[in-house]
Amino acid sequence: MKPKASLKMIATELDVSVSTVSKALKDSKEISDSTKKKIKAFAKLYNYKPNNIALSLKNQQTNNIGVIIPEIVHHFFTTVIFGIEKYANEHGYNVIIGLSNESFKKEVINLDMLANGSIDGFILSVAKETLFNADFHHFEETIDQGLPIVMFDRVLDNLHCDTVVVDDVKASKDAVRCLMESGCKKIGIITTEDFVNVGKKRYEGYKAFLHENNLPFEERYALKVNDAAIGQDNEQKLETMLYSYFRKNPDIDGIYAVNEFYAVTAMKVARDLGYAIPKDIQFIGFTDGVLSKHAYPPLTTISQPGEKMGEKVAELLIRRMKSQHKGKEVEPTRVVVDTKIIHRETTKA
Amino acid sequence: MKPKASLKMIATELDVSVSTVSKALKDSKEISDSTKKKIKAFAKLYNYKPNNIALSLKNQQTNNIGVIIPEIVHHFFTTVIFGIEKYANEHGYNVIIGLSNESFKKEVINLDMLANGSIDGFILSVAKETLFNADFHHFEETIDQGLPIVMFDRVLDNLHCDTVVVDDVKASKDAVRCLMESGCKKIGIITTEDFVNVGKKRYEGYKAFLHENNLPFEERYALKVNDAAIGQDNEQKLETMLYSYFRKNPDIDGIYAVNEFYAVTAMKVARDLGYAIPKDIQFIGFTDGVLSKHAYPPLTTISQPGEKMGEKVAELLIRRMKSQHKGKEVEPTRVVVDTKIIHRETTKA
DNA sequence: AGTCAACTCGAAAACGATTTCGTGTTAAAA
DNA sequence: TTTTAACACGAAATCGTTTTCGAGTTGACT
Repeated sequence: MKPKASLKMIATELDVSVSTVSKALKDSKEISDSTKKKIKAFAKLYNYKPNNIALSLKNQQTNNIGVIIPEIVHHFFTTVIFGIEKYANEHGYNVIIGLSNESFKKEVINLDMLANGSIDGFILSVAKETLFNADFHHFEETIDQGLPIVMFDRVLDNLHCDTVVVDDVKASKDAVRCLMESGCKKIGIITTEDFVNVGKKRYEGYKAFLHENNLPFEERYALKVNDAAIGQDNEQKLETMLYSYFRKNPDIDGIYAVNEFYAVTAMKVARDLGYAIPKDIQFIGFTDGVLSKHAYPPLTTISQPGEKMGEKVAELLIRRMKSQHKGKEVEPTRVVVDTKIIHRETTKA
Repeated sequence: MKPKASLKMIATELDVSVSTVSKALKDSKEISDSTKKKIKAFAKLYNYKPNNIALSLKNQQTNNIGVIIPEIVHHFFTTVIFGIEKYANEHGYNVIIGLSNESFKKEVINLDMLANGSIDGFILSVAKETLFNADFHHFEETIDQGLPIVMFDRVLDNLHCDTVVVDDVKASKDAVRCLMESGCKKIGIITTEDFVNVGKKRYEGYKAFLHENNLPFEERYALKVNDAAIGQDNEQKLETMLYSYFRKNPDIDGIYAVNEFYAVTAMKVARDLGYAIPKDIQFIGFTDGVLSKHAYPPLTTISQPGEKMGEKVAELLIRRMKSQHKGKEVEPTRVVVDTKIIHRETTKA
């Protein structure tokens, strides 16, 4: 194990001062060519790399971005991370991942663990429990401490931070329109409970479209899943909910599900109940992931551009950090990215 | 925006010395109760948190773990990250993610970006291109610099580092046995090219089992996919390869695929070609993910315990870092975790 | 009254790097 | 010969924290 090289080590070894070494390595013209050569050669030999921690302390910036997301085993979030990491790396930043597991407490802990100098800014998507509690003081505090936050997907308004979202209402209308144009007369929705704001908005878009187009709506058409209790792990409960849903709504011929997991699970139950897809009942899901692509039949979905969202959110954060460093204060930006429909085989049109 | 609190700031404000503040906050008995109270109250008011960067510099340890993986939009890797993050967080460590995207160059860059003081140790799974190049000097160098590495899944032998793997040969034999016991007579394999060492080992297990059980084997039974060219994105090529594979091997009645992506794609092609699953042809995949669970029909798979592997790999790294900090040198450990078969509907038995 | 311990606290070094501001040497200009 | 500028380098502060060591004050005990 080699001794790790530092400026001091090089300095004593070469019998010059630390400042000389530092300057030589940065090609300062204060230093003569001969000593520069000597120092550089020695540094290369010992594979010297400036210590990042020391630099962070000196410069008061770490070049680290903290990303806190509700789940990691999740197609959409990983595509976003992919975009973030790509943009961040290209701009000299590292990405530290924190997982809230949809828990308020873990979200707070993660924020605290990182908000003590480890990072220069946060990117995050709010945990469901936090949305449910409607307690956002931890966000306000970290912003108040001078750490910028950029939120995506599950964002909060009324917070001094940039956001990157899709237009959930519009995308929902598109989805339901797709179903309508494929011949559906009675369209149901599988969504989350209202405290999940994206679920709520998608539900609103759904209802609005039905109303605008004189399509029938009844409360029983909507299944609001409380997956605080469920989660991907015990899909058993979800299935039983779906069985009773289909029995209550034998007349439904189109289903809009606010995520692909709900969609494929609903399809499974429907097939079990004897429905043919898309002949008897058609499906469209939100968020295009592996599930949709490889479902049977392949699921028509609203595609959210996760990677692009990731890049955008990283760009916003880095921009904000830069300008904050210069003392400028930028007004919060809201970026809305476009969704598009991917037509596959669960819809006729 | 509040001024960020530091020891110095508290000290000048309260007209005591920095050392007094530091000690008071740590409840040192050197400090009188009255000043302790005063200082603590002030610190709380200003929400003082010790600056992690300064601590890292002082203690020569960052409490950060660097994780470098080939892909993030990937079920298995994310489950591993989940396990890592869980264990790391419980033990006071943060996780920095680096993505190699299967590229040698990006792997080296990521290693370099982090190996300059940002982290205390690495967890990684080797990029395919690196395996192909068979150039591992960057790993050797970082280990030589005193940064411990723990590898999982795609690991390297002959490197001074701990590893966490599954017994690919044994798992493969189990898989083929499952097919055999379900009545398959001619069993094919969809695998990677040999430079991907796990692919190679799984292929070896497959051949060994056939041989041990007097089952037929011919070269044409094996499709070795070079997905340096393919990747999840253009599955088009994979499909064409599969079409020609099935046409060359009309007699095959069982297929073992070394990952779930190959498996479901093969199933899709097979269905297209008129095979009924599992009546005409049976399938088993490696690595249980969302794809397998929601494929049609649901895919029988070998399940790798990603989360457990993540926890284990984090445990090994933290143990190694601790003992290295104490100056002890531990011998490399190799942990083999068990796989198990999850019987679903692509096999008869 | 003198000694000594117990209490409180502060000064300073250390981690590794950057940067400002000297300072001494040399060579050119007056 | 003296002034001055260019050149080459070093000392020291700084970032925020911890920790060792020393020092001053107080009280008790001989």
